[in-house]
Amino acid sequence: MAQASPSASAGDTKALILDAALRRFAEHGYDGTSLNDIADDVGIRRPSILHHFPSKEAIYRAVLKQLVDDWGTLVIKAVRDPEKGWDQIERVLAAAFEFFENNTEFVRLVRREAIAGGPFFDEIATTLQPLFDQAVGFLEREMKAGRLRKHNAPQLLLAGYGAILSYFSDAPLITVLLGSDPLSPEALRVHHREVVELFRNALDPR
Amino acid sequence: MAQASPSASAGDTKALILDAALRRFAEHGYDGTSLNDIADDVGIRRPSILHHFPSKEAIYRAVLKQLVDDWGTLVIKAVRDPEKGWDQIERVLAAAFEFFENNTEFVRLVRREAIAGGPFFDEIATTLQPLFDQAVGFLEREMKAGRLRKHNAPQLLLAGYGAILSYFSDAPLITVLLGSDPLSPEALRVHHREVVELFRNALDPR
DNA sequence: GTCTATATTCCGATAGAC
DNA sequence: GTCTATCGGAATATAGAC
Repeated sequence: MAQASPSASAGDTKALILDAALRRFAEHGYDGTSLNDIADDVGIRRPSILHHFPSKEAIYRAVLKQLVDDWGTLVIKAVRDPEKGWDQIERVLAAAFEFFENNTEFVRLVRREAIAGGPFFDEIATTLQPLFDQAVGFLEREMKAGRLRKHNAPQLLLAGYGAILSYFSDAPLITVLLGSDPLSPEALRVHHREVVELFRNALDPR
Repeated sequence: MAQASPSASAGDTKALILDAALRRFAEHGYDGTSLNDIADDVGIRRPSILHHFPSKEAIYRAVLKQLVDDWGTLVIKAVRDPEKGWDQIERVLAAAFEFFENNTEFVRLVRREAIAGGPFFDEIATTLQPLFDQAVGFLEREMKAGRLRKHNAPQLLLAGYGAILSYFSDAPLITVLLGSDPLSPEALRVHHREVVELFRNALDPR
């Protein structure tokens, strides 16, 4: 029986290391995470970590690869059998929200990379670049066909990227600003609805 | 004659340290920056840094305080003699864009704090919180008066926060996605116009 | 596969000469 | 005010026993 969650709960030490490393790297960044931190979470000693991975950098790379692969899989599923116009956008938004909700570490890690170029910035950037181009292409096609109102497609996409990702990546700050948990199911529902409405106002010609 | 820029170009070593530290902390984070890095940029040795500041943490705190003070000053100026409805929003947006354009390090530093809680997360959060409440109050008042279309004000504000800040904080990634410099005057003009239009579609009842 | 012990390097911070 | 020299500690990584 396969495990749906990216984490493992028993047996495979390698998976336990990746799971602990993901949480640590997302929370404290690459420089702010030591092999001792990861080893403590797993419940083993530092050198035992390096029996499974050749270096700290290799662990980080493996964590990143797993996340980007998961994201790529989701995107492929989301753009299969595409709808036209606004319906497709709502579909992709819903898929993205669900993914981010279940992978908040992904968002924070990618954001850390985006800000400054972590150790493997180029890898992430070149992976995301074709997905971005594909989305821009879709938007421009639908605008030209009159199924979406005309806008600067790349800029609109970047605005959406920022609005959605920030809500997850900056959850600690937003918790203070709102005075309540922004990641509760109720709060996420409200945020989702508001973002959809914001872009529907700009894009939906109906 | 006073110096308008936050940086110094000669003489005052303390200011040179702050200037170098700001750039290093914004680019590589607190953990990713060593006193040697800063000292190298200034052109002195590591212990000389600690003649001007008692510790690395004190330098970070000083950098942060200067940025938050600058931001507070801008906000105070921007909300003086407020306009009504959409005009005021456009005014504040223009002021914010100009500030971020001239203080890209501010954006990246605040974002690092927002993601995980840097060393002084609480300070930043409690400083920004009343500004957030003030903005929410304005939006809700204007919506009630019919000068703005009704929305979930906090959520809309968070969406705007994310859309605008991400463009600056994630400039390294966006450079790859767009294939051109997102911080060029021309690109900033386009981005500014698109963000204004996005929110005008949602808010302006005219 | 996990451990103890250790090599090496870098860190922040201090002491004291000039 | 800046320097060299050094302390104490933590980091990654390796060697080798079990």
